[in-house]
Amino acid sequence: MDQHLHPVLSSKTYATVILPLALQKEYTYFIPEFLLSEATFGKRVEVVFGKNRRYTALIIGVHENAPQGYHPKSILGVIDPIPIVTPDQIRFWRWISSYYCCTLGEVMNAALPANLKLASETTVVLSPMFDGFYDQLIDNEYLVAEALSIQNTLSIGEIQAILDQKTVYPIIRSMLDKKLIYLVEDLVEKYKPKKVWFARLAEPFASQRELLNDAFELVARSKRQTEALMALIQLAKKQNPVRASDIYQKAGVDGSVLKAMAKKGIVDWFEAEVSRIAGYEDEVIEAQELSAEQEQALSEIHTQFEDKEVVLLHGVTGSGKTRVYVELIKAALKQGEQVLYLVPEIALTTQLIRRLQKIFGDQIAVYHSRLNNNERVELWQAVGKDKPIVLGPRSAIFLPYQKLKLIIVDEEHDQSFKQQEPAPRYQGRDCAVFMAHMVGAKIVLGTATPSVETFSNAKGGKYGYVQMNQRFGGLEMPAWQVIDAKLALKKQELKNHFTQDLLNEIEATLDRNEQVTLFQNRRGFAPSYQCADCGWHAECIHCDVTLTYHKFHDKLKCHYCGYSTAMPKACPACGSKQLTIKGFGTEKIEDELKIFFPDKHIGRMDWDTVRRKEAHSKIIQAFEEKKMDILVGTQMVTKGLDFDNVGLVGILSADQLLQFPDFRSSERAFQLMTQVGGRAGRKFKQGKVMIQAFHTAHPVIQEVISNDYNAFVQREKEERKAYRYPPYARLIRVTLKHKKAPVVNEAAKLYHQMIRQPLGERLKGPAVPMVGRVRSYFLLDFLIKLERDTAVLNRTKQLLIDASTDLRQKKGLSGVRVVIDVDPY
DNA sequence: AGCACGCCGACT
DNA sequence: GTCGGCGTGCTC
Repeated sequence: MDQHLHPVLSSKTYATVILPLALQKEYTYFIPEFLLSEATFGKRVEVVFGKNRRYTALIIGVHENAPQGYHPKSILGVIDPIPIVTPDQIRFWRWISSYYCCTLGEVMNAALPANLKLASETTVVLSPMFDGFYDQLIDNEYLVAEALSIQNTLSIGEIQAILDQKTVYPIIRSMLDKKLIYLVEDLVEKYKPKKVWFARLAEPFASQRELLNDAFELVARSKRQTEALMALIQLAKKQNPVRASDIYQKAGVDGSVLKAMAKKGIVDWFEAEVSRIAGYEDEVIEAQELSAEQEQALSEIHTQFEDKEVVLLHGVTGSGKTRVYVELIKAALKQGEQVLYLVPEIALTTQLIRRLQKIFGDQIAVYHSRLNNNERVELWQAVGKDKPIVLGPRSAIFLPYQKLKLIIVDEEHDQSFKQQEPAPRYQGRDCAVFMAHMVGAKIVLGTATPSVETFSNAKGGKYGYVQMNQRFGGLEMPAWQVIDAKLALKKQELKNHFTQDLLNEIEATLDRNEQVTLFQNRRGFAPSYQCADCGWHAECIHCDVTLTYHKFHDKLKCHYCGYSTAMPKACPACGSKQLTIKGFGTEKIEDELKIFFPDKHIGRMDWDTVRRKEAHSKIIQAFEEKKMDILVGTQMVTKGLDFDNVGLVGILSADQLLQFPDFRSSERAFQLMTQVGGRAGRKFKQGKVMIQAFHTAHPVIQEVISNDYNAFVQREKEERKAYRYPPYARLIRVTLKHKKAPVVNEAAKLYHQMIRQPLGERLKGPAVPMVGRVRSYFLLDFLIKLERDTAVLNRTKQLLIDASTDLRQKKGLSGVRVVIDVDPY
């Protein structure tokens, strides 16, 4: 007998997921039959992890291999109708996780916008059975019950705050037992689309304009409705439907008026979803013509792309690299491809953003550091749906590109491409190179001062190399001058922090009606608070650093942890009242300038003045509009500023830049000085740059003033080769952290024992880093220098990870944190 | 990350 | 004695 029965699925289906936590492993959940069709790769699912807690996990694999040794829990539900990540992204995450020695969960945390990662919150609710008899409760239970009777629900965190103690579970437990409360686990979708009220003319008035008079008849009795109708008709010319709020504003009415008109059938009044990532609305203009050199560079890049994935565009400051990028982007857009434009710090690139928006209009999306979480989700979705250009900082590398074919890394040398804290400690530029390779895209690294690594890759033939040696528009390179501060000191010509020569030049520049920019590297030389009698100085209570004096708040602050305290009136060590402010930062420079140039407008740009939203662009604007004569700033003035009228740039103490005990200090100094100098005299005339230094003979200073990148890089490479630093070696830094010094010491000894043998000469440390204690944690560093050999690299990483795991299993050391930083900066 | 279990000191 | 602190280990 023939049977026609349904085929029976013999095996069960499981999903491998990532949880948004720093977990070493991936986890497997059972997919119940009713979710089989929905639960697919790249979607978020709701799962229970641990006792009760619910998380959104991300499916990165679906299979039928029944797990051994445990019973998987079921997926509770599928959140997304369509995948939110692509297989390419997961491949990319895996690579980051293995290259930078971190967990997939940590990569996912960095990659996904916060509102796409949900975790349940346990909330406590007062039981309806509770009769209000408080007398059977002990103190803490009473407090909780009382709070609940006022607030209805409390989170665990709120209970901790109410009771002022960490462990609240025993109390919750006992209240549960007494049936006073019950628990609710809620997984809330945090992303909410934005909705706005709109209005438009209702039919038949909308399509039959001749009937409009009738509409006015209908509202004739109400002055406010008449005005609203007129406003609507006028606004609708520009944009239809019209935002209700625009009508309110224009006609001075509110929702009740529109509601009444809707009732009469004159308008449609409705709520609709709108995008938070507003498009660009100004007019779009054509970019200016390419110069001959730009044209040349552009065609060379295209040629190099034929057999190279990466091209280094090495163009002097002011050569107009951006103009070349614009052409590359246009070419990619013509092919219907996506472009990623990476910049070091988005907050400092307002000028660039404006310029690109003028050319590309709303084809460009900006992944702004100040986007809120809802905006981030919308941008994520827009990129997934083919937004052609994305401009953003290193984290923009994680967006879900569909057909990324071109990546531009602007200011390739900039240190802020490297994430320091927390994991993943990734180098955005290097990740972009890998990403380009993975998806078959081309990538341009642009800069006036290439990092030594990138330059040697280009010279070694791994990357293409294209140069631009002229400034755009026939501008001359600035004239450099070094001023010997030591000599000035001898001749008694050093006034506070200024040499007479520099002051004279500032004055002359201002007299010519030109502006001045002064660069002061604050780090390590910020003003501190000292006792003149015993030498005591104010230190942070959490970190081993000197506190910095901030005049604006009249307080002492820690630059590492943000700790801030009032200034003591007397020295805590000896009781002396002779307390003085020592050292100098940008604030001090600003003050001194005010004495020398009392009638000039002096502005300051550093992290303190730029912190507030829009503050940065306001300072830039004020300077552009020449409302300021002198601008004093930190590194920030090197970034993305194009001023037309800067006759003089002053670098106040070049020595500080060169004195860092760090193999990259020369490179950084060269880059900084060249970049700051590049801000001088950009239109119509040659600008001047003055470097004030005590050690004027330093080779880097000589290389900067002769604009000789090649000489610099040659000397630098030799040094790095001799001392085995990148690009001739690879570095991994391991930092151990613990709140108790003896515990880290002990841990470091053990760790050293575990890795010493296989690493041998390659291992240095343990050693106390420059700042030995940060945020109440004592630190110890190991530095590992590896030859450039992938097998050795991978073996070493595994060794370090295994040693970290072993270390944490030792009694008393489980609280030690081990941070592995691959390619540290 | 959170939550449970188990070990130890300071209070009823 | 026990309550509540913290270190340790596990979560599919």
